[in-house]
Amino acid sequence: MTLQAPRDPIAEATRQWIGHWGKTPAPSLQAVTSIMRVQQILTGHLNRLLKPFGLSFSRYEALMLLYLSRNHSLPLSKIGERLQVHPTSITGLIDGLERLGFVVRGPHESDRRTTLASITPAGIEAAEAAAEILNNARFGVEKSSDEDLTTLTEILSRMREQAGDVVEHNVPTTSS
Amino acid sequence: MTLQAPRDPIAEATRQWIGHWGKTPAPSLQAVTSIMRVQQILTGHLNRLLKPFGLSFSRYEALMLLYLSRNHSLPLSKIGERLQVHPTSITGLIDGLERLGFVVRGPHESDRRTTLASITPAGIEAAEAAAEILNNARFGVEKSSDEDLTTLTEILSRMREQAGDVVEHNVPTTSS
DNA sequence: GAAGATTGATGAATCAATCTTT
DNA sequence: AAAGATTGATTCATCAATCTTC
Repeated sequence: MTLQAPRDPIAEATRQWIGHWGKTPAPSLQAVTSIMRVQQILTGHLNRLLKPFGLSFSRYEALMLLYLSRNHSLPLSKIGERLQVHPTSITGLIDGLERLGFVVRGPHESDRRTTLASITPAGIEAAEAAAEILNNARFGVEKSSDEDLTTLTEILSRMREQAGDVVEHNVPTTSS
Repeated sequence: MTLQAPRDPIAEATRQWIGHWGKTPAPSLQAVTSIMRVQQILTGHLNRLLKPFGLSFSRYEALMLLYLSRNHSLPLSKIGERLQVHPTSITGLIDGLERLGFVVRGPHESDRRTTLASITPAGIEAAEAAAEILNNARFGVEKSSDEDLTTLTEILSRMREQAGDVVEHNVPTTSS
């Protein structure tokens, strides 16, 4: 039985790597390619769910940040800090949200360098509707057990920490 | 003690979500945002490692596929299938590798629709050097334990499977 | 008609360089 | 000089539409 019609790309890559270099980095290779692939699948899924609103997952994250913020508005720099993306990306993200009428730009009271992004009534509506959709879909991982999800988060937190990302411990979960 | 200078974006998002909607989807929210963030960190890290060669991780994957293939050449469609990306992306990827002199396009023997990508001597050199770099860096996750990496791969495999991705079981690892 | 590849569009991420304000 | 934001360039992903070949 050498024939196996549909191939698992990750298994195949591992097999070939081992065939050439021995088994040296196989666990890391598999883990990394798995992360890349799952992220790709998840992003596609979430973007499909959000498409009716004109949102992507990135836009959703930015919009949600504004929705949950004290005055329904934040400096762009703050958004970049929280989303951990470059200032350039924030400019583009807010441009898109502004085009949709979900956000407006405004001046900061005291510091004329900073611009404030504020969520509009239409933005609030979209944020709530989109949140409900994603909530009901359990963010695209509804078929995974809570145990798997928790374990996953723990391992990935350790990775983030080791990469220099700021990580809090004892983060609230459903079970605590 | 309400002050905590550096914030963990994922913990913060979880906290705010719970504050507004109760604890409903917290495990999935955390898992998904963690995957997104780690993928982002990893991609940045790997791209930095590969930059001296003119490669990105995507280009590296395509180049590696050619390097490991029987005749050092593959139809573009085959590459897309193995990398699980759209034909358009393959066109762009091969364009970039061709510009670097690592790959050349050629005709297929029997089917004039398909174009063949073949790795060049320079491409082979780059592939081997890049593979050694990534190998030594354990693909950017050198600080994670093999146990964490294996568990991670298992959970992500289940996710891929549930998402309809082809998944083989009993994939070779260091310990089997 | 379907398969293989390309082109043109959009979205999102990065970097380097620039501009204003502090 | 440093902080905040923007513009322009590049890379990678997607989709829709097109073109050639099967």
